[in-house]
Amino acid sequence: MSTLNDVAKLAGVSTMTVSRVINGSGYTSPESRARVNRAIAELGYMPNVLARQLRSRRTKTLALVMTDIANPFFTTIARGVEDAARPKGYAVMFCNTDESVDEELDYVRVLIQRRVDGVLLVPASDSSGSLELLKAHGLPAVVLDRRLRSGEVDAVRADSEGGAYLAARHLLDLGHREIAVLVGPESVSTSADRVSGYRRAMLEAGIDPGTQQILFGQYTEASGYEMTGRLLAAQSRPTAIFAGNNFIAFGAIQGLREAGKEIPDDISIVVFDDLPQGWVMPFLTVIAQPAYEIGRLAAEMMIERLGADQPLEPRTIVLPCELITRRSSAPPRLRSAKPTPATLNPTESPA
Amino acid sequence: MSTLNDVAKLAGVSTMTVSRVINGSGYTSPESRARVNRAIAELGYMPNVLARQLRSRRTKTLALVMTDIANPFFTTIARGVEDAARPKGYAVMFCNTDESVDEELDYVRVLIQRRVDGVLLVPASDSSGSLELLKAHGLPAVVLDRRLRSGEVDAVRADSEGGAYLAARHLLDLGHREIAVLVGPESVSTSADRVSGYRRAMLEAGIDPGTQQILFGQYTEASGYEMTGRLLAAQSRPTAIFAGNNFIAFGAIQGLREAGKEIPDDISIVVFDDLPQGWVMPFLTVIAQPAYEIGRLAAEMMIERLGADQPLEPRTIVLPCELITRRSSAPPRLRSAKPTPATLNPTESPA
DNA sequence: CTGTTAGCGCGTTCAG
DNA sequence: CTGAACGCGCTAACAG
Repeated sequence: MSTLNDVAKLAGVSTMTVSRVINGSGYTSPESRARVNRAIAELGYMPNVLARQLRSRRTKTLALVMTDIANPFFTTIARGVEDAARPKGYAVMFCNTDESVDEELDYVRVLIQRRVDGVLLVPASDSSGSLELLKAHGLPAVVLDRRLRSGEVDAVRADSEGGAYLAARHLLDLGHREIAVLVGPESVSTSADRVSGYRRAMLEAGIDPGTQQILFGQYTEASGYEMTGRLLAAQSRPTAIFAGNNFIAFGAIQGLREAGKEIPDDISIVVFDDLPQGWVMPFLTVIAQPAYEIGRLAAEMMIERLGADQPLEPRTIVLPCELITRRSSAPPRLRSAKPTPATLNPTESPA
Repeated sequence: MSTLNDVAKLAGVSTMTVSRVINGSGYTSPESRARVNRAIAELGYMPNVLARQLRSRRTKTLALVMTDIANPFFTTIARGVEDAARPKGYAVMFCNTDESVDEELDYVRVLIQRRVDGVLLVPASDSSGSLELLKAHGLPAVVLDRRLRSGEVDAVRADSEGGAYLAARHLLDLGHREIAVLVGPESVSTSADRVSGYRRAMLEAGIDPGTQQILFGQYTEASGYEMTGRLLAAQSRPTAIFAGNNFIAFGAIQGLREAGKEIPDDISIVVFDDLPQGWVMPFLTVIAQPAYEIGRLAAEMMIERLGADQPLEPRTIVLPCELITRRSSAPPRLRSAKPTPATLNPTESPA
C-alpha cells in the first residue's frame, strides 16, 4: 500500500507537491503534475482517507438520524438529503433509532467518535440530551420534522398545525361533524401540532373538540389498528377519521375493513403524509408533506453552516403542507347507490 | 473537543496510561484508573476513531459489495454478515452495484481509500478487475454466491449445480418432459451452473437438453416477464418452468397470469431462491439457498483471516441447497377437476 | 511555483 | 506498573 511519500520519491518532488496535484489546490507546474500523475499511475496509489480526515479535521460526512427507516416519509427525506449532499462532496450515514432515545444517544456517540461534520436529527424525544451532547462536542445539528422546545438550533419541518387544519377543514366542508383523530405519542410535537390544527378548525366551525374522540398512540400500523378498534367500540360513531400518519392509516383501514366499513361510503379518512406513487392504495385523501424538500433544505442548511466563516444564527424553516383530495373522503351518510367500493377503484394508477 | 492529552493532563498521568485505561490493555493501577475515569467523565471525552484507525492500521470495518440490494436473497446474506461481524467488533458497509462492473470498481476504490479491513464481494462479472485491485492493495476478499475462474481467493456459495439438478429432477419425477429454463446472464456462474445441473438431470432421464427451451436473460422481474413471453410464443409448449431466481419467477408468474395460465394446473414452476416468510406468494416450490449461512460464513472466514498470524490458504465453501415442495409444481396436464387456483390458496400463510 | 516544518489524535515500542 | 519518543499518512502555514 503506497503512500504520498512513495509517490513523492518516485516523482522526485516533495510530498506537498503531490498533495497539491491530487487535491488540485495551490499552484503546480505542468511538468510536476505530469511527473506526479505518472508516479501515481505506476504505483497505483490511492490516498488514505483516514489520514486526510484526521489532518484536515473534516470528514466530509453528514449523518441523518431518523426514527423509522421503513417509513416512506423518512426514506424520501433521506433521498433529499443525499441528493443535496453528494454534489457538494459529502457522504451521508443513515441511522435508524426506532423512536428509541437510547438508540439515538448511542448513535450520536458513535457519530461524535467518527467525527462526522454535522448531524441531521429527527429527534425521538424532546429531551434525549442528544442535541446537548452534540453541541458540547462542537458538532452542528439540524432538527428535522419535529419541533423542540429549545429553539436554539437549525430546524426544518412541515407545518403540521396548518396541515391538520386543512384536513379537518376539508372534512368539515364535506359536512362531517364527528371527526375522530388518531395520532402518535402526545409527547411528539407532530402529534400535538396536528391535534392543535384540528382543534382550531373544529372551534372555527363551532364544534367543541372536547366532544370528539382524539386518540394518542404510536405512529405504527399496529397502533392505528388498535385505536380504530377502540374507536368502533365506543358510543359515538364518527363519520370521518383523521389519521396522523400513513402507518396509522394502514392500521385504521385494516380495522375498518374487518368491521365491514366501506371507505368513504361508511366513513371518510384523511391521512397526514402522502405516499410515493405506485403504492397499493393511491386513493387516499392526504395532507402531503414536502418530505424531499425537508431533507434537501436541511442538508443545504447544514452545508452552508459548515462553510460559513462566522457563526450563523439558528434558523427555522417551516414548509406548508398540501391537501390532495382523492377518493377516501366524501360527504357523510351517502349510502344510497352503493357503487363498487372505492378501495378497488383507485383513480390514480400506480406508475 | 477534548483529546487523550487533555484527559492525561487533568488526571495527572501520561497519555499512554489513559490509552491503556480506555482500551483495557496493559497494566494500570486502580488509582490511575480511577483518576483517568474521573477525568474522562469530567471532560466528556470521546476517543477519535479516525486517529485510532490511522494509528492501528485497522478500521474494524468490513464491506459487503452486492449486485442487488433489493433482492431478499442478498438482504438475507447481509443479515448473516452483520450478525457475524458485529459481535466481533466489526462494522459493515453495504454497497450496491446493480450488476454494474463500473459501479463495483468505483466502490472497491472507495473501500480501499477508506481502508476497510476486508471486502465481501458478490462479483458483477468474472473479469471486473476488482479482486486484482484489492489484492494489489493488500485487502483480503471473500467471493460470495458466484464462482470465479481464478480460485485463488476465499469463496462461499451455494451449490447451484446440485440445486438445479434437484429442481429438474423434481419436475421429471412428476412426469414433466418439456421443462423450460429461464436464467440470468450466461456470463454469471450461477446461471451457467444452474443450467448445468438441469442438463445433468435431463440427460440422466434420457432427454436431450438440446430439445428444450433454455433462455438466458437478467435476474430481474422484467426479464422473467419478457422471457416468458418468448416462451409462450414459441412452438413447443413446456409443461414446467425452472426459474433461475425469485425475480425471474415473479416476472414469469405475471406473464403466465396474463396468458391465462394457471399454476400448477396448466404449467408448473420451480424457483431457485427461497423467499422470506410473509411474502405475497409462499406457495412456490423452491430450491432454497442457505443465504444467511452464506453471509455468516463469509464474514467468519474473513475475520478469521484477518486474525491469522500467517497467511492462510484460500478456502472455498459450497453449501447444499434444499428442495422445498409447495403448490406451484404438480404432474403435467391434470386439468380434470379444476379447483380454486392454487395462487389464491397458499398452503402456508404469511407469518 | 515548491519545499520545510509541524502537527491532527492516537498506539506501539521500549526504557525505566 | 508508567512514561517518552516516535510515527501512522496527510495537509496547513509559512518561507523561499
